[in-house]
Amino acid sequence: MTKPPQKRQKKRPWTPEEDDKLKQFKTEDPNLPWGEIIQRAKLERGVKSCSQRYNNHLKVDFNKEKFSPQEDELIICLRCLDASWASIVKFFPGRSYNDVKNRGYQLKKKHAPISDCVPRDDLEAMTAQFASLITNADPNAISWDDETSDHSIRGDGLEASTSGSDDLIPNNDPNAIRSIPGPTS
DNA sequence: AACTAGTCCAACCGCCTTGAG
DNA sequence: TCTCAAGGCGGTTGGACTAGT
Repeated sequence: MTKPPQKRQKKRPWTPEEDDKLKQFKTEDPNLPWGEIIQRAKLERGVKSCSQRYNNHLKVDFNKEKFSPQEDELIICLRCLDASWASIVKFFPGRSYNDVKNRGYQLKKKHAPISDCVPRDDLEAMTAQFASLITNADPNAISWDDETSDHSIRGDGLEASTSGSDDLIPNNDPNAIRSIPGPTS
């Protein structure tokens, strides 16, 4: 039994009043479940809609400036290394998950994948270099786990491994940075 | 001025994981 | 162990805006 495709709801932009209520109730009691917040604030929204709105727009004062070339390059490199969006976002503390993800999809359209033509070691070096060029991004704060393909940010700074771990070790060789190939038409 | 194509961003959906009971 | 609800994540879509013709 296959579910019939559900018709997509028409987009309904959030009003400043809804934002205010959401922010107010969430700030008053951060542990309150979204369902409870929706009831108390009398919001005609779903749980997901509310949580996404809060996390992508209201949580903090997000940086809405354009992405710099360095930021773009970092996103490209991380995506080529199969880093999850959740991990990539941690390199951009002032930006929302949605912003980084949207930027990533834009760049995907513009750039050909470089993972096929650039060795993984080089990609990791490039990633560390780009990360170090971006304010607040700590090149030492990324680790690579080949077994899980998960690339996560470490909160404890660099502990360069000497025992065969595949952790990224920052490469100070300026030649490690190469230009990213443009789109192949 | 009017139309079209492209871009950007917010909102939505489905799948998956997690944790409580 | 199982079930279910909540929330996280990745991907997609709709609509506003802008540049080009």
